[in-house]
Formats: sequence, C-alpha cells, structure tokens
Amino acid sequence: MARPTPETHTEILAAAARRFSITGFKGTSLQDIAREVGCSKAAVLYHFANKEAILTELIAPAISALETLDARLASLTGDAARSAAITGFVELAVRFRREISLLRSELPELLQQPAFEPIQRRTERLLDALAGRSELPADRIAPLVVCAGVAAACAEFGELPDDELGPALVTVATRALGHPVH
Amino acid sequence: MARPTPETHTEILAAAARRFSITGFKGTSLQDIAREVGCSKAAVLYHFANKEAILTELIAPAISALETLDARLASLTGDAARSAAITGFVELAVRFRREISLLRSELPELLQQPAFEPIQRRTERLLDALAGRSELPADRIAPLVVCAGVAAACAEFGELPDDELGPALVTVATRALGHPVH
DNA sequence: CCACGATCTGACCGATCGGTCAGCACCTGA
DNA sequence: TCAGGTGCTGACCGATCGGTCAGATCGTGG
Repeated sequence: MARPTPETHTEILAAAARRFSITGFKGTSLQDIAREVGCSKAAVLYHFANKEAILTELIAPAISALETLDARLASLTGDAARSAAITGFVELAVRFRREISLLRSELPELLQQPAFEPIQRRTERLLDALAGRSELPADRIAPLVVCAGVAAACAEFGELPDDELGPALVTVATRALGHPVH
Repeated sequence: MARPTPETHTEILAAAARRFSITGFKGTSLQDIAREVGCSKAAVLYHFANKEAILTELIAPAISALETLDARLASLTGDAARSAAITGFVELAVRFRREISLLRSELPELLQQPAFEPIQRRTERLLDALAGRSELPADRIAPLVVCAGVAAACAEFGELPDDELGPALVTVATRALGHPVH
C-alpha cells in the first residue's frame, strides 16, 4: 500500500462525515472510519489526535459562522434583533445542514461537554434575540420551538435546494414567532 | 442484603429514566443503572432481559398513547385533521415530556432500528395530518418544524406546569402551520 | 548511495461494554 | 423440617472501544 497521497486527511474527514450522519458520533468507531477510507485505524490517528478532533474539524466552519451571526446580532434589540435572527439563523442552518445532520442526534449531549460550551452560549444568545430580548418564560417557548424545528427540518430535507428550503423556513419561523410583542 | 423487596424492578426503571435523560441510552451502561439503584449489574439483568427491554418498558405508555392518537386522526382529513393533530400531539408531548427528554438525543437513531418502526410509521402519519394531507414537499416542511420543535421544547421546559406549556405550544404550532390551505 | 522525514501498518494495551452462570441467602408452603 | 422458588451476588466471558508504539515502506534532497 503506502501510496504517497496526502489526501488521506481529507478522505478521512469525508468518511467520518458520512458515518457520523448515519450512526452518530458515539455510534461510529475509528475502525468504521478506517474501513470506509480503506486504511488502518492507526492511520486515522496519525492524521488526527483523537476521535473528537475529527468532529471538531468537521464542524469548525459552522461554529465560526455561528459566532459571526452572534456578533452581528449583539447590537440589535427588539423586533430588529428578532427578524435579523430569523433570517440569519435560517440561512446558517440551511447552509450547514450537512453538519447539523451529522450532529443532530447527539448535539444536546455533546453540548454538555466543556469543549462545546461556546456553542451553548451562542445558541442561548440566539434564542434571546429570537425572543426579542424578552425575559418571560412564555416568550422563550416559541424561539426554542423554532430553533429546534428549523434544525431538524434542515437535517431531514437535505436534498431540497437552498432557495426552496430557506424561504419556506423563514416563513414558518416568522409565523411561529407571531406578531411583534407589544 | 437480599431484602424481600420486589420493588427493585420499579427502582431500576426510575434510575434508568434518570440516567437515560442525562447521558442518553447508549451513554448509560448497565453498571451505571445498577450503581444508582444500589444493586449489582446482574440484578438489573435479572429483572430485564437486556438493556433495550428497560427502554421499551419505559416508553411503552407513550407509544400506546401515540397509537391512540393515530387511530383517532385516521378518519379525519384537511383542516379537521390538522387542528386535531395539533392539539392531540401537543397534549401528548406535554404529558410524556419526561419520556421525550430521555429519548430526545437518540430518537432519530433508535427509530432506524426495526423494533421502533411502528413509532416511525405513526409519526409519518402524524406529519401527514399536520400537513392537512397535502403531498407537496413545501407543505411538509412546517409540520416537521412543528413536530421537532414542540418535542424539543417539551424536553427543555420540563419544570413548567402543563397548563402553561400546553396552550403556548398550541399557539405556536397553529401559527407556524399558517392559514388552512385553500 | 544514503539519510531522513512523512506516511502508514499490525500488534498490542487497559478499560469498558452487554450479557452469562453457578451458587448463596432468604421466604414460604407442604 | 425441608424442598423449592425468588431475588440477588461476584466472577467471568468475548467483543469492542479509543489510543499507543515500534518499525516497515516509501519519495526526496544532499
């Protein structure tokens, strides 16, 4: 074997994405990934420090996009924050639906690990923006429904074109969040 | 030890529910459950054929409730099906939010196993009712957002009283699904 | 021609998993 | 009193997990 192909790194990422989206992160072993790539498990661990490093590299672009959105929303309040949050989040969810689908089944659990704490924090701030900065528990329900629902729909409708899925989701989200508060 | 208490069966169920809802099904070992109960792993497997049997028994009431709802919706069409599906599903989700929360992180994966195929089928029929029996892909997006969103909200707002969470969710769901199609 | 770094392998590690099994302690009914 | 069933234990099983390590195999520059 031993081909002089340094593309192995990329191939591992692609194989891991496929496996993670089917059997989940915990449900996928390094052996599974190695088998799909056609190399040894040790080769996988030559390119990545450990299993979690593969996941981290896979979702890095999505995380940085989430951080960008969070920064843009930080200065907005009320309805302005809300509508910007809707379109921003939907656009982000549609663009990164592959990443969502490979995380969806284990995101709540992974989020509890300290390494993923930044995502947790940004998501809470996103919910805050979707709630129009309201602190009332009742006003927090709709944003959570929207967030989780949009993410699930993106994972499920992976084959739909962006320009069909996106506007439909914006419509649903806007309706769900109802008229501006007061 | 060896107390003459056949309540162990119940204690195991309660302990498993607590663990599953925190660390997930796959993330919880029989050892974990045994430790929480204060018995041996072998004792757990004396009361239950295997790990999956614990989960099955835990969610049995929720499944039968889902089947009842499915039967009731079967004869309805259009807007009648839709509004009945909304209130029925929300009521069910609120009532069984504990079960949802202990499954939420792994439901998509568990559903792919043949043993959970009935749930899968009923859920699809529920989505069908929520879509007002429409076959258009675009009309399927909102129901999925609502279903996943409501489930996530129920898992998240476990401490809210039923009569506060339920109506709020019905409102959000009705809004999200928009006006009756034609 | 040879030394070297990059790439990769197979063998191996300790830990943990779900599950089995022989047998012990206890209660109950004959 | 004792046979038998219930509830449970600790020891153990094979499999698999994530991860390590010494060394084989290559292409390449000196």
